[in-house]
Amino acid sequence: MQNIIEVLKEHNIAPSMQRVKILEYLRDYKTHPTADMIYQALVNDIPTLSKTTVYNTLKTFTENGILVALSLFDNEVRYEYNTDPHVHFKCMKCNKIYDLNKTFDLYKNEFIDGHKVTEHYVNLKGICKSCLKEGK
Amino acid sequence: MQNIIEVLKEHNIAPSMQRVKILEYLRDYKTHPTADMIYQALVNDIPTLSKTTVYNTLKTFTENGILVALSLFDNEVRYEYNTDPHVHFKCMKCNKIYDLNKTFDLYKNEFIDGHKVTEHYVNLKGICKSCLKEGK
DNA sequence: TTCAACTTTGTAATCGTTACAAACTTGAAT
DNA sequence: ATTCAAGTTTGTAACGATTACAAAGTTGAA
Ligand SMILES: [Mn+2]
Ligand SMILES: [Mn+2]
Ligand SMILES: [Zn+2]
Ligand SMILES: [Zn+2]
Repeated sequence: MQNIIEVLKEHNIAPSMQRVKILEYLRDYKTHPTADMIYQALVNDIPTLSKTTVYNTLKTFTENGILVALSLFDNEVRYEYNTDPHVHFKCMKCNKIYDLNKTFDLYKNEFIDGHKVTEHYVNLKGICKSCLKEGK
Repeated sequence: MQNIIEVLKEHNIAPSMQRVKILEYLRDYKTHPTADMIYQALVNDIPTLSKTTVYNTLKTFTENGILVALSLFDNEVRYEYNTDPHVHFKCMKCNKIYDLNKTFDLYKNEFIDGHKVTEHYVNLKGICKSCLKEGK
């Protein structure tokens, strides 16, 4: 488990309380939250927290490569700590996004029909394990 | 080339002028346009056209399975006529979305890690053929 | 202790989209 | 042909997510 303050210092980002809490949240809850989910999760802890701060902070972290912003499904931006490419699965019932242990190097840096491919995403949708159980 | 009016009648949708023009556009220009792109393309032809009509019409067509709404990249909704699953490629320079002649039946209706998969998307990004040529 | 640089905050603006109600169009019944 | 109800289009307002902006607060080096 990485030391959040060290991570920030390595990127020359001042480890303010808000920044540390936001990055800790992303590190500890690997749930691909939206900006609003992060705000809701932290505002009890930091009652003065502003949603603008969450957006500013996520932007800073993303620009510095600490986080990745993903637009995989349904026109929403999700953030995650880990940057290794992997397959995503979104449950249509509970809206959670899961990482799947599937890798793919499918098409990476290839030319297809003359187009140069530099990024590739495999996105799956369905009903997740725990919703299947509940639904009986 | 299908008769647009027939298509609408088969789905019990009154073939109003606006609806016919919008569907004709999607049939003839397979460019995965956004609602706004469709509006911009048609407003010269139909000066009274309202953006609300474009949205209403796209919703009707999508609900009736005539069109598919795709949220593949960058938080934008794109519409297309053809519904056979296929791979998409978005050019980061010109923002066009291309269909690729790659099929995949990867994971379809399988269970992965206990999750039931019902939809799957393969989305690629890069620089398209014609932008590569220009960039030369 | 001071002060400039940086960070956070609240408010307003923006963009894509939806809600809503008024105006218009259509076609079947008279 | 006229009427009228149902369906369609339109313009405006509302909405939610995000960004712009400027004021207020914080920090750390001189
Ligand atoms: Mn992930
Ligand atoms: Mn397509
Ligand atoms: Zn679920
Ligand atoms: Zn291009």
